[in-house]
Amino acid sequence: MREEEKLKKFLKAKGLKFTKEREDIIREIENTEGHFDPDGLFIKMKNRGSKVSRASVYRTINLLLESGIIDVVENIDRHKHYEKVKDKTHHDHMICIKCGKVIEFYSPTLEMLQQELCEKEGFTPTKHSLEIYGYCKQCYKK
Amino acid sequence: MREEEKLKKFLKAKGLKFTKEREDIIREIENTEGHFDPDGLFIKMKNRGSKVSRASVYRTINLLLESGIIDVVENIDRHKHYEKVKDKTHHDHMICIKCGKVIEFYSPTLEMLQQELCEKEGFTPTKHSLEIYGYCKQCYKK
DNA sequence: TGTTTATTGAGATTTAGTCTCAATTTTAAT
DNA sequence: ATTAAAATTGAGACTAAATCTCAATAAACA
Repeated sequence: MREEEKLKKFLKAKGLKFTKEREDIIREIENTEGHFDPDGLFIKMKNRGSKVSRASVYRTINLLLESGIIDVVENIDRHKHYEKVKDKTHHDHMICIKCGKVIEFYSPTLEMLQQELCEKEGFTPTKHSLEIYGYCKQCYKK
Repeated sequence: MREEEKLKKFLKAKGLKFTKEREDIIREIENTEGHFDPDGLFIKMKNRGSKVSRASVYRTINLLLESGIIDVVENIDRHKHYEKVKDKTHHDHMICIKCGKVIEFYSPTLEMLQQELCEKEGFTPTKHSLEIYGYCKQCYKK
């Protein structure tokens, strides 16, 4: 099901309304790849001519969170980043603890090694989550 | 090793100073059970007569985070809570999604590989968290 | 179509956390 | 012990993500 349909269903179940603004926002998110943050989304929409307000973007994002359509990726420096739940095809994260930058990476070697480690323990993996915290190139210099 | 010693070691390695204020703060944390938040810690210290400033409490907590002496427990309502990191050596987790069993494991190869991946991205890691979800031997049979 | 109720925008507000900077303290070398 | 260099401190100003206010507006549904 498309995100828009999921949202409509959720709103109806809660007696809330599917407004032009919410439609605008959910569509923007549907067309967004990877991570996003509320303010960035707002700026992007504003630049492309949308009249939606910052308050509505924040309010709608909270509804999307509540309905499970999006999820928090990271919460650093009081700055939240989100991603669509269906976007959770596998990748791992390096997260800068200074600026909040998120580097996504994928390593087949790492995947294979984990597989081996699991076999050694008689464990059958279905998914995993690796988050490496530290400093990105720019922040480490300072 | 006591938290205070770990902090001294960390500061020395970074060319930073072990001040009266930092000593005061780390001792307060050593005597704190469970989780704490910066502002609460500051109030508690102030009430017992400490002259340490709110800014120093926040600054020291960031150093303790960076050094791995404490860790973020929860981040709710833009309000961070911390706790002392248990005196365990680093390990990762395999978690059974059927029975909840947690297998702790440690792989030097995995640690090295992560280091390499970080270098490739110009990233300087401070800590990481790997959690593999799946089925343990007993649960997989069924 | 009309009535009810949720939602909106603009900007004010909140507040955890950070920054400024002159004065002070630590550290290490002498 | 003295001293020089560098880090740290406190007080309060400042920042910025997120929330709130409230009159005007729009969705939902009979």
